[in-house]
Formats: sequence, structure tokens, C-alpha cells
Amino acid sequence: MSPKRAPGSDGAASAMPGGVWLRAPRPPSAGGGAAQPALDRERIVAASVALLDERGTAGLTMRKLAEALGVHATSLYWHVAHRDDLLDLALDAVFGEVTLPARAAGDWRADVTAFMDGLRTALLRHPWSGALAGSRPLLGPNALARSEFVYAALVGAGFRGDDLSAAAGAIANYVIGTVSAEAAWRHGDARDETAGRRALLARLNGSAEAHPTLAAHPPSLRTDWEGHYVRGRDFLLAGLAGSRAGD
Amino acid sequence: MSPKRAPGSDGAASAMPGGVWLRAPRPPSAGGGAAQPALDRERIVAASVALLDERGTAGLTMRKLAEALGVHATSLYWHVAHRDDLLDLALDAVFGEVTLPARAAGDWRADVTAFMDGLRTALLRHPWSGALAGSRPLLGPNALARSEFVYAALVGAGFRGDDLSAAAGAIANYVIGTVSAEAAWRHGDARDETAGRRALLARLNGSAEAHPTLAAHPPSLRTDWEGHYVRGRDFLLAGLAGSRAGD
DNA sequence: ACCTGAACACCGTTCAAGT
DNA sequence: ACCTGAACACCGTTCAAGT
Repeated sequence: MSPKRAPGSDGAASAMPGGVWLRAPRPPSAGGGAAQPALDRERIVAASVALLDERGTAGLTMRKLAEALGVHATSLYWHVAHRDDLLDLALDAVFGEVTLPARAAGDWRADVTAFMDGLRTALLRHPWSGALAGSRPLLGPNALARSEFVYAALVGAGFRGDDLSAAAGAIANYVIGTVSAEAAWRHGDARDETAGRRALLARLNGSAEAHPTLAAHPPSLRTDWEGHYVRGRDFLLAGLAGSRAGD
Repeated sequence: MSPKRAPGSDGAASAMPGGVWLRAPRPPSAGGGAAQPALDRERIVAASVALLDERGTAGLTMRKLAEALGVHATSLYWHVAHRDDLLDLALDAVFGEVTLPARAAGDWRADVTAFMDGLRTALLRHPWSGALAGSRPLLGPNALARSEFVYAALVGAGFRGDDLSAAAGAIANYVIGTVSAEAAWRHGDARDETAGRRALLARLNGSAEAHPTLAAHPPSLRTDWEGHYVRGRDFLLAGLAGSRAGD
């Protein structure tokens, strides 16, 4: 036995994305009269989010995070098992920023719309988070609480079984996908986006015969991300509503 | 002037994801009687895809790739500007595997379905590719050719302007999102997925009062990924079809 | 034109040691 | 229980030099 690291090691799930949530949590520290530890998960997560906001996913390194916290890099390994854990933890903190109506409206479309819009807003506030949300299981407590809300709305609408999970998956994937695409284009900087669009348009014009439809319906230089999001969201909701029409 | 690196440097777009496609391509080598170069983009891309398939995104390093190609790591920088370029290039190679009907069926739903299913198959064949596709602009020649096909189908259905780009975006995002989620859960290994599901179920049961709906409609241990994909796809297509019904 | 080799400034993670 | 410090085995990228 004699665990080397407090968070425990299940072996299998250790290196898996989303793995933090699948390991046994550390028992709370004894407390009593003991000295306040310099570090805890809460502080580590807050500093991680701040660093991610500033420097992006690649900019979150154990050394820079430790420096921001005033400790040695290796000290972090007492509190988390790998750098990957920081990403899962920070991502769930972003899900915690998704505000939901205190009580469901009873109108499932309104509830689902509120969730989708709230999620989009939170993910856009932290441009690194969309890509992360798309690439790992969303199992943190905050993510699960948001799932609970969506599932409740969909069950109220009559979705069950595989229809239910397919609908919930489509809803989350749509928001995450559009936010990721938007963040990828923006890349932090709106000037980059315009430059990219311009280069793309030049290429489309240069090979119009290969892409006649794209050349005839070119993307605008200044994408209306929100407008596109709303349209696609309503396409999806209409499709979901149609599938319940027979009930 | 005197460029240090053949692919050129536009400055702005250099470090941007998708940036390879926005820089001027290298002029073809003079040829003539000169000796065959040891490296070219085609070989580099093929080796990158193979390495990504074997070791995942983090496993693609300049040194390992160079070793596989029998050259020094720094030699690669003659042919690409950064490691990031390899990801864009490899991803577009995956898009090249998406087979489409030679001619559009004329039925836009059939055409879009063929594209979506083809894209899903190709992305799943290379488990690293879904997350990548979700996190960078898709501007390679193969991706653009697939876009052309989808746009043509949607224009045929009557979509125009922002409806057109929103529809095309929703379609691509849906496929990419579901594949990314599936790959994230699988994490290469089906045993991991079952273990993860089991841990999740245990947590849901442990806090059923916090998540009554999730506890009442738990995820199955063995997810029917394809079935969920098909259902969500048809929800989306139904919504898109409904929006054209008035025409 | 294309590749090498040495070098720089980083990484994540481990482990024994301190308190 | 929690943090330090040294150490290991890596990274991407630059740049002068070779051919």
C-alpha cells in the first residue's frame, strides 16, 4: 500500500482525460490546530484558470503555475496527479460559471436555450475552454449539475433512453463545437481572424473553378458568430421538437 | 529580405492554428538533374499521420518524426515552419480520406448524410483527429473540397447567406463534436471506457439526491456511439429540413 | 537547395530529503 | 502532512556550418 501520492492511484484511469473525477478524492486534512497549508486545490485551480486565460493551454506549465503560487513546481504534485488534472479542474470551474434559472421554466425549449446560451457565454469568456470541453469527458461536479438540468428539461419533454442521451449529447456538442470553432478562428485576436478570412477569400478566388459554390457564397470578412450560433441552435431545437411532435 | 525559411513568413498568420494554409506555398524545387531530396512534404505528412495514429497528438514530436524519417530533427524545419504545421497537414490528409459520391444525388439530405457519415468514419479511423478538427480552422485543400460538396447540397436545398453558413457549420460541428466526445471517452482503449462509465455510475448513485434525473436515467455501461450519432444527425437534419419547408 | 550539429531555453515527473 | 531540491529524460526552435 503506502500511497506515494494522496489523490490515490487507480492505475487504469490515472492518465485518462477526465481522470481526476474517477479517482477517489483525497480525505480532508486532519485540521485541528495544524498550520494552514500553503496550497490547496481551490487556490491551484483559481491560479490555473488565470494562467490559462492569460497564456492559453500551452502556457499552463507546472513551473509557471508554481511561480504564480509562490511554491516549487514539484509541490503541486502533492495536490494533483498530473498536469492533465489541472485542465480537468479548470474546465469544471468554467462550467461553474454557467448560470441557470433557479427553477426550470417548465418550457423545455426555454430551459435548453438558457443552458446553451449560458454555456456558450462561459466558454467564450475562457477561450481555451471550448477545445478542452470537446476533447475530454465532462464529469466534474459543476458539469454534472448542468447535465442534470438539461436532462430534467428533456425528460419533461418526453425524451427517454437513447433519444434522451442523443439529444443531450447533440445539445452539448453543438455549443462546444461552435465555441471551439469561433475560438480557433479568433485565436485570441480579431486582427488574426480578419487576416485569415482575407487569405481564405484570396485562395477561393484563385481556384474558383475548383470551388464554384464556395466562391459564389464566400464567407464574410467579419463573421457574425453569434448570429450563426443562434440559427444553428434553433435548427437543432426545431429538429428535437419535431421528434416529440407525435407524443 | 533573404528568407531564412523557404515556406515564407507572413508574420501575422505564422503561429495561428491553420496557418499553413494562409502562407504562400513554397515554389516547386528547380528539379532538372539535381539529386532527389531526402524529404518532402508528402513523406513528412505520411509519417506524421502514422506517428499520430500510434502515439496520439502528444506523441508527435519533431525528434521522433525525424527518427522515423531517418533525418535530423532540425531538417524538418526546412519543409515546415513549426510543429503546428504538421498537425494542420496531417488533419487535412484525414479529410482526404473522406469519400464522397462522385456526383451529388440531387437529394440534399442524402448528400449531407453521406458527407457526415464519411467524415465520421475518417475521423474515427484516426482518433487524434476529432479534437484537432474542433480546435483549428479547416482550410486545407481536402477540407475545402468537402466543404464545396456540402455547400453545393445546401444551396440546392435553398439555403443562402447566413442560413447557409450556419447550416454548414452546424453540420460539421455536430460530426466533429460527437467524434471528439467518443474519442475522449475511448481514449484508445475500450476497457478505459467501461471503467470510466462504472466510476461515473458509482458517483451518480452516491449522490442521487443531487442528480435525481441523471440517477434515474443513467448512461449505459456500453455506449452505443453510432446509434446516438445517427439519432442526433437526424434531429439536426429534420430541423434543417423544417426551416426550408416554407419555400 | 537541403541537411547537419551544437546549442538554448524550456518541459513533466520522480524521489529522497527536510520540517 | 506538506513542501523542497536535485535530477532525469525529454521538448521546440535557432543558427551557423557544411555539401
